[in-house]
Amino acid sequence: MDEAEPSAAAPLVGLAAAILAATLDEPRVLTVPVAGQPAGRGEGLPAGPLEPAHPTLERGLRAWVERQTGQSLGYVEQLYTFGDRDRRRDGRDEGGQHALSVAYLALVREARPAADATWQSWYRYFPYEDRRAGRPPALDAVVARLEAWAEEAASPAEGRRRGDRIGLTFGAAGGWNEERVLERYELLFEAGLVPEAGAADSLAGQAMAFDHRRMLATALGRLRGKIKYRPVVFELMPPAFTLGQLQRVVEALSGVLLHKQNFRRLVAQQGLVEETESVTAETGGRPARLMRFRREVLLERPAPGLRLPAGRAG
Amino acid sequence: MDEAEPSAAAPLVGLAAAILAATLDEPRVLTVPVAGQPAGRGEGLPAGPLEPAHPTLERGLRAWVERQTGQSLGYVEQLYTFGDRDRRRDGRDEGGQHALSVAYLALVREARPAADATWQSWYRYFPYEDRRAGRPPALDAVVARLEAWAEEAASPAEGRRRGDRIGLTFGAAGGWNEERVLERYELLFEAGLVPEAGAADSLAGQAMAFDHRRMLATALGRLRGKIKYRPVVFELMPPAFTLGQLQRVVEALSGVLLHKQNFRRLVAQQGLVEETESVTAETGGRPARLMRFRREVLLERPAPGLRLPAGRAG
DNA sequence: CCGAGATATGCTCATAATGAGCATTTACCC
DNA sequence: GGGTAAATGCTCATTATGAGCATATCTCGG
Repeated sequence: MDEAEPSAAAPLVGLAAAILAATLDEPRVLTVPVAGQPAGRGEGLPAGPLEPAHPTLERGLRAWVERQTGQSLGYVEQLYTFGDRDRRRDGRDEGGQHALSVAYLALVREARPAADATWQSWYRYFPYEDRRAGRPPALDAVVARLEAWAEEAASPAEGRRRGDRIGLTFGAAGGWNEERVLERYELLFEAGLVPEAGAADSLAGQAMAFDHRRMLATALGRLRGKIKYRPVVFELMPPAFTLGQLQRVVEALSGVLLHKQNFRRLVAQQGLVEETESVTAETGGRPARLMRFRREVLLERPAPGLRLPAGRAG
Repeated sequence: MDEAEPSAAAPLVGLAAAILAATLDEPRVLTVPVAGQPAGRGEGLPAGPLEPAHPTLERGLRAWVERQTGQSLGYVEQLYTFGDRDRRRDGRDEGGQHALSVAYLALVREARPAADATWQSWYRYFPYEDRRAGRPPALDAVVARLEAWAEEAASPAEGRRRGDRIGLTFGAAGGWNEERVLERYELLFEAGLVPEAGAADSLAGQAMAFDHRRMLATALGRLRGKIKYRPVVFELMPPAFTLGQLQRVVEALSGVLLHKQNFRRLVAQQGLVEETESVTAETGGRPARLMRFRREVLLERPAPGLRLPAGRAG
């Protein structure tokens, strides 16, 4: 995987994938066990080194993912390249070779776990990101710890800066912005509140191997932003679905609830979907019409997406 | 620079920067001469290999830029990591080592060229991206060539796909989306209409060394998108400026004209700026009040930016 | 000093987009 | 048949947008 042994002064380049899906109204990420990690950090993302045989970065990534999880990828998008020394905190700055990791976001429909790979809810790693049931109770403890960290800053100015960042990312100021997943994680990291940064407990969610949780945070933030201006949600949906299902997936991804009638009005007037002839025998209630994604929308609108409102509702 | 000689199977990692500024109402990019390139491709972005002495990717980038151009960078953001085989067309796929390039976007206020570095207008490289004076005449020839390329597709289906992409990116369908700079460049590249892809002429703008024009396209697209939801324009502005200057800079970046009164209403109601006491003796016309960026807006709004309208006006 | 030309600013107005609800329909379960 | 659960259809008040009209102030050429 990444963090392999040095062989020369040339950098090592790893590839890693945050593979996301949404099944049963719960957002999922595909994880694999990682050996040789500290306790509580044995979960990771599918990953492996870039090899000379790989024709491109993305092809190399697909190869690693299929080998490790049996999952073949559809939609793939590069996220970010993480440098090692940004990532490590163990002070290994003596000028050795670098180890980079190019992280990708992948969206898949079916969850077909293979080998030791397992699908986990996102919110296992970021419990405070799920606000579908209102403000998560875990949040209070987290924010309290963050505020203590702000208090103990070296200077008052630094303390104020920390306080501002807490307010900005965790919502005291201007409400909750669901896209700031990475900023929230980084704040927790800097405050030493996650095991990846040396914390003893996992107050703020399950830890991961290496810097994989940072990559996952990057992926979630990117996806949450992108559904607003690109019809990427449909990469996660089956070919036919009801508007209710679509809404629940969007809510699962964004972590906030939406006003039902307005949601369907939005989807309809954006021309994102079209009716099929069939309906479903849902769980309870009136049967819903099955819809399908209208590909033509890509040619009609400059930025077709589901611009979610800032607010929330039932 | 990148594309250096192979030394092992380990990948080579390069760093490159698209350093952008806006002076005299014209958007600029800092370029350096690149030796050993084909004719017409002697211009490039500041770049250099990642070295073991570099503490982080970004610090390495800053070091290279200062060494090559004397410019110190303020705002820096990672753009994308380009893999070599995605980049090259010379068929060197025999399984050698990889050469990657991590590209960055940097925004600076003052243009202080040093050594051989020079500031050039963006639109030297992408003439068809500047619509401030209306639809650029160069565009017709470009689109005509693209359409010819679509015609000569192997299959009708592929031809239709190409036609759709042309319409989508160059505006036949759904109007002009100023953010799709990269998609437009890639289309031209695929169609073989740029020197980087083997074209003899530079019908679609000045070429650059390596894949630097692709990086620049990525940078422009990112910036054009980002000004809409983050107050990054102010990284390009002096401490005090008039609303007219701000508007002209935004227009220069986005390449489209905006309705003046609505622009100032937007800026005002978003709370992005505050008045200073002073006014300017402009070129002609009534003196304008000098404004400054209101940093506090970062704490107040979730996504403070200048969401430009789709349309344009005088 | 006057009028033209060039901006900067203030305001108005029609239309579209949003945020919240109310009211009906149509299944399924007792 | 009555109750519960969704899915749908519509309405309404509030904002946000896109376009203009009207004024205010400078500079410049006569």
